[in-house]
Amino acid sequence: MKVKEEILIKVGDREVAVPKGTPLGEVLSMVGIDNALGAKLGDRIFDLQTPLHEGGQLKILKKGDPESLEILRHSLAHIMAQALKELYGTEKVHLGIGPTTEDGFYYDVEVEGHSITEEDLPRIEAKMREIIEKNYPILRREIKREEAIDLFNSLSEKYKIDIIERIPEDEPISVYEQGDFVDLCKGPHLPSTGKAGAFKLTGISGAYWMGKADQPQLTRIYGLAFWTDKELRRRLKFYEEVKKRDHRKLGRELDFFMIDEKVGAGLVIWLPRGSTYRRILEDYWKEEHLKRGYQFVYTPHVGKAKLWEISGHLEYYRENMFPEMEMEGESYYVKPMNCPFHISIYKSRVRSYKELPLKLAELGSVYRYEMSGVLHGLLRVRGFTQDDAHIICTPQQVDDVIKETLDLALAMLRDFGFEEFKIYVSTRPPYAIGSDDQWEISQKALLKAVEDLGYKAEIDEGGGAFYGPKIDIKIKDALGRLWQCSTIQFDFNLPERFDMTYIGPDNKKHRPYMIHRALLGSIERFTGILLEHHGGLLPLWLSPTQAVIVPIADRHIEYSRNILRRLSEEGIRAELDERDERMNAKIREAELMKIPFILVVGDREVEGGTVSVRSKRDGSLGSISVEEFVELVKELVREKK
RNA sequence: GCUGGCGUAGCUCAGUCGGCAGAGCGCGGGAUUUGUAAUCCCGUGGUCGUGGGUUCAAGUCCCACCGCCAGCUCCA
Repeated sequence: MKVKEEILIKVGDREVAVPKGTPLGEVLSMVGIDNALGAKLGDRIFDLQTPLHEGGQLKILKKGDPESLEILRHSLAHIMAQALKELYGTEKVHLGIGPTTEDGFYYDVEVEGHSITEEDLPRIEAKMREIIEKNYPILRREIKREEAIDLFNSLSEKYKIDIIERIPEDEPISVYEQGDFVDLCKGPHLPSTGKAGAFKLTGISGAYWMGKADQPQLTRIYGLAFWTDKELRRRLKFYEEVKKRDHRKLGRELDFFMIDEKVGAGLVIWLPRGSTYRRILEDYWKEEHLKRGYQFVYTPHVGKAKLWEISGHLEYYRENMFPEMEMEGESYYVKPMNCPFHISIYKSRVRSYKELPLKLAELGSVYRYEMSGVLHGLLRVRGFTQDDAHIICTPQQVDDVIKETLDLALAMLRDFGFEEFKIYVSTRPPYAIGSDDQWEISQKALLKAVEDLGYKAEIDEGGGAFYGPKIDIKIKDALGRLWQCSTIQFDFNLPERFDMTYIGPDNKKHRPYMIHRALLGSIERFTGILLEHHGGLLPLWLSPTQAVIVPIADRHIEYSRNILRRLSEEGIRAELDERDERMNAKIREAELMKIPFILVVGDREVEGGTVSVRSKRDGSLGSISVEEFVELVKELVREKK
């Protein structure tokens, strides 16, 4: 008889040698651990029943450990599947996949003869609680491929058969059973259904089988899951906060923007107040770029087909472009990108190395066809303005150019109140154009810039575009969500396609490097993120109205007008509320509009030449002189607070 | 684009079984002159998303389209 191979398992500082294939639970009881739910070995989480085939250091997972949630959520997905089968009939419910998510789980299912709606969720939840109540043991079993196919055929689980067929021949096939429910699953799972924690089904949606549009669409049922009710409630509260800060709601409440279905889906109309904010943002953006040697250009919104042919957009980007327009026998396209125009500017004359790096910047409005289902407020639209620029430089300049650009991006994002960033560098994908040298030089420049600025780059190996590597900056907002804004991208493709050259010191033609970059991304998306980040209360320097003057009675209006004049002279955006309303109503409205300062003016103020200042952020600041207020505002604006 | 849900006054929303289209806010007029989040009175406001159909009768039932929402997929 063959002696079973042994593996060495480390738990804390203890070591045990066990036969290969010993279940985790047995190993743990050997070392006297009886309250674990599972353990992490390498990257994989094992439950107690899963046999270990490799040795290594175990990280014990107990109830309450963040990583043990994985086990809980997996099991809740099964419990939900069991509930569905009991409610709608085993043979009617076809299960897809049921993985865990960041804060819960989902299961993709097809229910014959019934389309599940939100209204069904309470029933499903109740059934799930019943299953938890019954505390079925959850049993793991490894079975042969043929047996698995027979089993799931008999259960009319067509999608499970599909999965089995994709499992490599040498991998074991495991199933988990609880009561009379059985599911194909790798695990990990709880020892029994009664161990499940707090959960709530939150919604449903459609999802394609295997994520492919040509496959049938299943119903995805989402749930949240945590060990305790408290954590679950905290998560629900977070979603409430997200809802409250929704930029679409804020955009309407603050009169920032609108989207009119008569105009078209995904086409944003900026209202006066939003436009004031945008003007300030754009002025700031231009100033920051001027300081760094950018030159501004304006380019058309449409271009001839030939241009898009040379750029390759018609070949590779057509499905994202608005359709062709014909005129005088020529066809034109609305621009989805600004690059070809900036390249035209570059190529308008012979360029010397002495004028490089050339930095051409434009707040360029582009139009892209997006599927109707993906449009979302300001975050996903069909017409938007990129804060775009193309930097054309020599290979020697690449390091400095990248560093300066990354620095500019971070400095601007900080001025808007973002503090935390994640920086991703994406490197050469398997299929790529450009020479090894080009990739080498540019990837190094990207990594060096990130490092020099004191950040650690997350490397997305092979994640670059075929035409060059890139840096993406993701910003963390006040709720901890990550958003991608800045992108700094090398392009080895367009300089070739457009045959861009410069004359070097050797009096010969050379191919320049081109960097495409957008730092805020698009004004629209950035504004959406900014509104949500600040919950609508924008930093003072960006507020369309910085102060509202509220006279208590008509006799204070004249004095109020003087104040308004004085503030306007200082460039402070102030308004005077002269309406025949009570002071309280005016204050309320200004508060709802999230105006940073309310200046109440009555007899006392007129007499003392002061204003009574009420700050949105800090509450009452008492009565101060008008000049003091001017200084306060100027100081805050200067500091971008 | 796909799946599911939704679309009623400028906004938020009610409208039962198919039987006269409603409220609050807003907006207009008037009264009121007030000390830190809604003064009172009167008035105004609708092709019930659009177009068809069923019916004596459609906001309500059916079909198509448009738009919105949650996702899938995709992305600045």
